[in-house]
Amino acid sequence: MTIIKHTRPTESELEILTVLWNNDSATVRTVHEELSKTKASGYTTTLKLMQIMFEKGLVTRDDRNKTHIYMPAVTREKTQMQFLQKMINTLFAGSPASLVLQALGGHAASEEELEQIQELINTLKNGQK
Amino acid sequence: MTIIKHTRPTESELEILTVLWNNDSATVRTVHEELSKTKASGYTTTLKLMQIMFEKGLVTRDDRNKTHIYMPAVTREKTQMQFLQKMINTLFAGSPASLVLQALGGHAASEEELEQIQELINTLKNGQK
DNA sequence: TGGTATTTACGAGTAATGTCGTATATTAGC
DNA sequence: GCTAATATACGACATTACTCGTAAATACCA
Repeated sequence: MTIIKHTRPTESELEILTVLWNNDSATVRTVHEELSKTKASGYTTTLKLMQIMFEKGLVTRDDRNKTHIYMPAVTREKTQMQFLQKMINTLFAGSPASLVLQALGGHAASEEELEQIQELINTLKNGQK
Repeated sequence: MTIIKHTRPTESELEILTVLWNNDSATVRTVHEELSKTKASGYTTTLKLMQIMFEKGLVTRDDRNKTHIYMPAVTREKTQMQFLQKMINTLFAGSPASLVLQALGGHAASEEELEQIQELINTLKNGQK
């Protein structure tokens, strides 16, 4: 029996997942070429990582053909929430609003984005009444 | 010469930093007791971690007395920004607004907090003009 | 002052992450 | 059918994060 301690993807695993999310599915070759644009590492390294991710259940794969096709087993949104949650708990004293304020204050957002956020806030406020 | 590769605190280091931030400064004993409330590990483990953090430059210490007094060498805000930046880049395709929307949508915020955020947005919008 | 408790220093072991080399299998083209 | 290219499997190793035990130094107190 294999015990899985924590399911949160590592940094490298996130990079791989991002490629899979953007392409719906991909071969090791495709993922590797994509990563090579910004990072230098061998093909077998990417392969090994994706095999480990398969064992962890982070990805699934179609191995009916010699060249396996990998698919994400976790959604982008779920993973985002997972990391946000962790971050809020460890670094923002459990306050999501504190995180939002910090993010808004530190990073310039376009007017369009600000409108979008404002809209969501209005929706949330109405929903609470 | 010791080369420091990445200064981002680990999970355990964040827990320790949080205690230091909340108390301005603290002894190993104090930090350990605080962590023990939510986590089981030996005193020397906490000690060792704090010694490593000292070597990394994450904390400073007053060792004029036998019992050393530790102080954070990085601010909470700076660390928050560091992690937010990393997260936006790896998981939110470089879009801070996307992170904010996700955080707001997933976590219920109080009306008061929403007002606060709204106020900040208004300030930002005016500043842009 | 002598013994007990507390503290630091340090070495060592474990597990996870990321790295790759090599062996083996499969496919495709000549 | 044979050779070259491509893919997977697998083992090994370095590094980092934790983990703790033990020894040595220091402080406290009866």
